[in-house]
Amino acid sequence: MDLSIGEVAQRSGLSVHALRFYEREGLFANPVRRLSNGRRIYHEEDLEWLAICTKLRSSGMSLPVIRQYIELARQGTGNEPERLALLRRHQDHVEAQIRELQETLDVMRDKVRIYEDHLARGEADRLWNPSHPDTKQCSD
Amino acid sequence: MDLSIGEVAQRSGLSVHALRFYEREGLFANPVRRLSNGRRIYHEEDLEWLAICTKLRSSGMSLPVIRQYIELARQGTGNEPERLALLRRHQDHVEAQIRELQETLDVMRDKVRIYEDHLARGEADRLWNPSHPDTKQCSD
DNA sequence: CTAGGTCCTAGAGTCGGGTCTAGATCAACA
DNA sequence: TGTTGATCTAGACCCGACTCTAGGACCTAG
Repeated sequence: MDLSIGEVAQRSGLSVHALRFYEREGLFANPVRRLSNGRRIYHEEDLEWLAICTKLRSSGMSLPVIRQYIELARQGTGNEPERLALLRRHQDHVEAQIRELQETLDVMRDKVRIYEDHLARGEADRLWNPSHPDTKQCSD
Repeated sequence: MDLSIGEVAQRSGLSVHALRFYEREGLFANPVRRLSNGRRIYHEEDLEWLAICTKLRSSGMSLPVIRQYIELARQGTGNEPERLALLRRHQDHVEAQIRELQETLDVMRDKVRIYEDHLARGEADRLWNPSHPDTKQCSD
């Protein structure tokens, strides 16, 4: 049931380097144990945590904030309201990102549609061109 | 109708430094003109482009790709299919980001709900704690 | 016994996207 | 007239998050 750093790298999608780096940065929920020869050993639960951790990262939680979260968890009982607040803040943040991306997407769809229309009608040459100030940017 | 770099900075939300940097990087749709004394002058359409540009950036389009896009537009007629392809690729990318964030959000909502429940019941001390291997990580 | 593969540490390097500094110019106001 | 404030350039610096290197240890297979 013990996993080497290489196996964890493969299964988590993180590089061996990144795993060591995360450890230095205090991003592991439980301290990484070692074999007598100094090699790291991991377990399934480390993979579970890394999966969560990766989600937090890719949704924009910085390494310091992740560290703060696991430090709270490590301290044990008593700080649950802080952990909850931290999670809620990130949740808000993720929701805001989604709204912003959705907005961008609307703009993009408009642009794509305009291009498609004009190309379909062979009017491509009437699209916006920076060197023709009379064309409108809204169809660039 | 002419705008100084300071005004553009204020209205676009970008710093004057960033505006000069973007110019060096070739990210302006039309080349930035100068007053006889060397100062840059901008116009409303630059602000419009910057608004789009900022959306592209914040949705993850890299500066090189933005440059590629405006270079295509600058070349004028003939490459509309490429521009369209570039936009579509980014659109796909944005859609993927939204899906991923949505997934993260689902996980976060679960976690938040679990914390709320447990706190409400005063069972906070039974939540996952890395030093108690018998607690489950799914409620960390 | 040795060659290959995995692992270790400390620390340097990279990359994207800015941000800041130094030293100069210029316009407007008191 | 002289100070303030905005601007200019070239280039140095910063930050986050890795990524890689050098130099060494250890294990297993041939």
